[in-house]
Amino acid sequence: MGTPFEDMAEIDRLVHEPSRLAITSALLSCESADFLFLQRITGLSKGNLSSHLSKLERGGIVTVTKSTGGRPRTTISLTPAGRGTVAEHWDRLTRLRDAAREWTAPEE
Amino acid sequence: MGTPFEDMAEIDRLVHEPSRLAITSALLSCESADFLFLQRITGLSKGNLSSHLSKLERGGIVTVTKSTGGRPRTTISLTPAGRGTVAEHWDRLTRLRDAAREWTAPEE
DNA sequence: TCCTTCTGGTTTGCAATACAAACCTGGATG
DNA sequence: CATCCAGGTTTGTATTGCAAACCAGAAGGA
Repeated sequence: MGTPFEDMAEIDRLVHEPSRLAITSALLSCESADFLFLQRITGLSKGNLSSHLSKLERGGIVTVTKSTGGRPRTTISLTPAGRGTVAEHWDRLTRLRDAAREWTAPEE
Repeated sequence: MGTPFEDMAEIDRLVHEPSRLAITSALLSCESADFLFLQRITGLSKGNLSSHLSKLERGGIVTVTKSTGGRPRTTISLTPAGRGTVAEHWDRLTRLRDAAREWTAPEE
């Protein structure tokens, strides 16, 4: 029905945005990670990482838990739904790429 | 030497942005296309399409030529460099996905 | 001829980002 | 006990992405 290009244009920016794609893909490989570890492997600044995490949390993709007591420490992990969303996003990109390659203009 | 996640975070937004990914991928399948045809297959609004095209033109990804004389008509195509950039972008996404899958945390 | 409508786009206005830099806050350390 | 620093959060600002208003020229009718 729609072209693959229409589907591309509707890609969800929450996960697609480069910094967040990095964060969520890292978490997919890691089960869970703390703030500084995530910062190191993504190369993001603290502020930037913090705001992206808030956005992902509001979107239900990750959970952020702060350990109280002792040295403060923040642990981040994907929610089950988030894990699905991220995996599906990558699959979708692959499918769209293939669909675009095979697509040819409809004759009028 | 960096992690795949650092590389993801540095993805070029000019081509990566969903609407522009749709436009440029469509052009990759089409050689060249006129404005209205692009609008139909991407589902974008006129204004939106127009501004994305300007941005792609400034970035050297596409050329936009307006036929003067007769019915006004705008034809868009990828520059040679743009064609390379778009194809490379998709390859890069695929490579990053694979690299992320195989990545494991370095032990300290 | 003049008006009006349609095709084919561009410009404008505004809300939402993305990033960086300034700012907090509670433990560790001399 | 003062000061340092790890570990984040908030603030400020320039850039976006989008939609709606706008514009220009060709086609068609009275």
